[in-house]
Amino acid sequence: MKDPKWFEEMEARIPAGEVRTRFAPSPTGYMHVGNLRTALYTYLIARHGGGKFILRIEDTDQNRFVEGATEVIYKTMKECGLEHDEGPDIGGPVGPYIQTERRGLYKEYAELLVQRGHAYRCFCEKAEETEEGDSFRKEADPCRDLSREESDARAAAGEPYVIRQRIPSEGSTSFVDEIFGEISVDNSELDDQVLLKRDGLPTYNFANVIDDHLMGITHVVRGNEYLASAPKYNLLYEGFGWPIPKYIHCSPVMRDQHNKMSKRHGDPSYEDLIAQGYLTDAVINYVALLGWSPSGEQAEQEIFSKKELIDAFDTKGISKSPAIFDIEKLRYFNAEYIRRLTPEQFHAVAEPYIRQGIGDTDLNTEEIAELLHQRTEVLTEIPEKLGFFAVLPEYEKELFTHKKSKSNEETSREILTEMVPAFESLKEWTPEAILDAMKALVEKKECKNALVMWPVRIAAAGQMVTPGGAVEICHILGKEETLRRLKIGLDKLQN
RNA sequence: GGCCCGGUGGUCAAGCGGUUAAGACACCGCCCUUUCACGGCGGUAACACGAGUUCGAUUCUCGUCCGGGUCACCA
Repeated sequence: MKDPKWFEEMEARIPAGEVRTRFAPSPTGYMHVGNLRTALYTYLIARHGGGKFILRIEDTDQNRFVEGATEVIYKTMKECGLEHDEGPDIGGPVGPYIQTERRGLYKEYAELLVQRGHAYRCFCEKAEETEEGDSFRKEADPCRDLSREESDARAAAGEPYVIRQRIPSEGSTSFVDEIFGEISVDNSELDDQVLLKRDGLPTYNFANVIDDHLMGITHVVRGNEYLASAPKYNLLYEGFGWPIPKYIHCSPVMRDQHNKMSKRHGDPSYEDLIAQGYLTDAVINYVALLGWSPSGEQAEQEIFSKKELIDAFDTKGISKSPAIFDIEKLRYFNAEYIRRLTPEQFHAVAEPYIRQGIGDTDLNTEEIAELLHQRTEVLTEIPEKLGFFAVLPEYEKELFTHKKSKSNEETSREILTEMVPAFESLKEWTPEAILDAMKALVEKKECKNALVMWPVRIAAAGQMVTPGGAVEICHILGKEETLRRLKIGLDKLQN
């Protein structure tokens, strides 16, 4: 075991006087929506307090190692604008930031705790499931009361052991959570959890306490599945004589009333959502409001930039109850964010989808983007809206009948009969010219716009619903193609 | 099952003892209109239940019910 000086040096590295939070994911290869929210809240607390946001990788479970998973984390964090100030990839004053690289350290602290009597070595066989399914009983563990001498001797002889926390058998322990308040649990409910596993690696619970302290974490943000076991953490902090951080336990993000969001159930992860055509900023904004609500001036506000989120974020606004993930509402946020894009920005994000929709035609994607801009909620729905540009769909002449615009097959035939030569005589194929040509016919016929527009649009598009009206569609299609299609429509009507 | 936590419209969510119980999404209707969408206007819809405390409970207390979490050498 290290000498006291070593421990002092570890302490000396801890930055003081600033807010420090950490996001500590296990490298599983993808980012859950719940994880993303936790990361966001953690980040927001740090930035709101002008402090540091730290990334730590919790990979103490070798069985779950996933190749390349940490890269996914770096990429996602960066994409989401959750830049960390310290982490495995950029270093920092209290590294290393990957738990397996800190393995030697946990053992030292575990032994320190043994020395102080707050923990003990347990030489028992790994607890197999007993017939009752009984769990470990601290009263029943013979190792709990082993003498120091015997314990040291057996350890020195190379007998394998785990280190367990010694929980007082009497009394109760409490801790304060920032959103749930004080929570108290009888010590009899807490068992002597394993701190250091047989393989020398720490358990999650132990590594967390050690790392959070050694990294100077002031606000511990995590899922509330740890709420009931949190008192054990306090006992650990007290055992070491360390200051206790603020705890913020967040309720889970659910897929429905009964189940958490999970990959297993096929619920989308962050990267799935992006692949499904959602914008990162929209996802962030939605997730921020899923389980948190602003107060004061911004109580009614829904659209938040990252800067606004940082300013407004307050742990007091975090909800205690679980929140069900509602894709419909995300869709709304996404549509809202899309609408707020400049035409250039929208064209940039939409172009790949537009190209997918129009195939290898050389139609003007900017013009199509303009049509789509106010009508797109999710990027992936773009291609299907554009098929008619590439090829005229098969359609029935019944489409020409439309009650509201008072169109029917006969009026449509008349209109198209006049529109074809009118269009043919146009020298310039501009939206204005196209519109004027149709307006001229409206005046001549002394009818509503719709009576002319309807058949033209139907013939040009070959389908009932289209993004954009007759003018835009005809213009995008070009004169030649428009005329070809109008003639096809006319043919249908004349048979 | 023990322990911990939660329970306002379908969903998110204000509310902190006295309110006509906000707002948003979704849904419905109307208007605008060149279909759809956008935009505008309006509407349906909630305090889980039962006892207290109080002049007065969605707000406080207790119980019931319902839901979630946790009881691993997983995180």
